[in-house]
Amino acid sequence: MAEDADPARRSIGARRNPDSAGAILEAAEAVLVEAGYSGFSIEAVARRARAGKPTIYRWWPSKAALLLEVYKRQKRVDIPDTGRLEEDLVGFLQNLFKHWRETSSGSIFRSLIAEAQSDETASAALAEYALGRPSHTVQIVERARQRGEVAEGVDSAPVADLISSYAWRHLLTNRLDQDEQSIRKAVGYVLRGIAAPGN
Amino acid sequence: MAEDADPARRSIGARRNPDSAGAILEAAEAVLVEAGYSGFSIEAVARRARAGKPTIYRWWPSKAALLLEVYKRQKRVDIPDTGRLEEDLVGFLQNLFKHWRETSSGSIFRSLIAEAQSDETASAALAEYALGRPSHTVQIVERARQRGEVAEGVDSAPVADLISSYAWRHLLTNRLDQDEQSIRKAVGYVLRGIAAPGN
DNA sequence: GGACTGAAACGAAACGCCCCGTTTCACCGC
DNA sequence: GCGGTGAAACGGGGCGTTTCGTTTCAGTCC
Repeated sequence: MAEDADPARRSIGARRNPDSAGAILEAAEAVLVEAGYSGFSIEAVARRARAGKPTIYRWWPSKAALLLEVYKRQKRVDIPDTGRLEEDLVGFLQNLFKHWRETSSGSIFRSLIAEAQSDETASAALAEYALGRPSHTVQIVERARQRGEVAEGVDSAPVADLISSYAWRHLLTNRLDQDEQSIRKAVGYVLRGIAAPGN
Repeated sequence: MAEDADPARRSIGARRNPDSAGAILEAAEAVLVEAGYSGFSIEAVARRARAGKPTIYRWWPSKAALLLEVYKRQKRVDIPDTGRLEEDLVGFLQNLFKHWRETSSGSIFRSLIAEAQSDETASAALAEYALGRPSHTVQIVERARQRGEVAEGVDSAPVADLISSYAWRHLLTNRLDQDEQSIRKAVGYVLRGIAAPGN
């Protein structure tokens, strides 16, 4: 009863058809993958899920809310732990790019960014995502700090900001096929700026 | 006749009413500023310009093409020249953020990025913009290289990529009000990674 | 435990509104 | 007249809502 506390979805009454919500989310993802963001419409999702539009609107207040929940259902990318900051960051970006290329996450995230430019809900969610709880990159840097790899006084936030900005832009400009050398070069420039004297 | 070689615009016949195209572009910009990307429609532009839709479609093949030309009409931001790389980069980002905040360029560019997620034309234009001829950032770095501020073997492209990725993401997540300290911190981390031994 | 009942969620269809991109048409200036 | 023009309307589609008749479940009474 106190379970399932997603604030985006309405919580009135118990769901009679528990499959419905799941089928809608799966249909939404399928439509997004097959038809792209331009083909992503509530009507298309309803058709595909063999559901009525009112059923969708009963639980998600808007197209953006549905898109957001589809995004949240995506599996997170792995954070490598090699014991060296450079390898962790390069590996993370490689994992992320591969994940975005090979699953639907990439197009879903792109869609979310696009939707955020015209929908306030999506914009707020995206900002919260970008600023919210420690990102993967912050975790990686903080772990390196504990190992003593990071110079005194270095702030993790701007570092994480730089790295994930790099990832966003490559996603948005179709450059997820970047080879390891390019990634390593960019990461390296940031890294040398924050390395502890010893390293 | 050989003038006005914008490939996006049709070149059939001479324009009878030169005011028309200008009025449409101005209306497009005004709509974009006042109603945002979500309110940007060909019909809205036509209404505002007191023009017919066919007139717009006669000169621009699609909504994206119109948006693109509005973007291209924007005044470019100034590139500072202080003689020090750090000041140039920090100043450039400050100028850029201010320019994006205080003119319509910011929302226009955001709209272009959003449009690129559903329109192939806009996507190609954006990729060309991101990868195309030397960006402002590359120019700044190259100038610093000639002054000997940049270490041997440092590639300008990834540096420029990092800096402008940072700018894009701050635009997309409504963080153009960043204070100088934050910008300086992020730029500094990259800079220390590329500085010549002497600096 | 089994049948009845009423509330709630359901799919389908249609609504009014808006936008897209196109076509038609009368107009007006060269 | 000819070519660009604005106005209007087209078919196609999506949005978010409403209506309608049906299904499904929870609670109740025996």
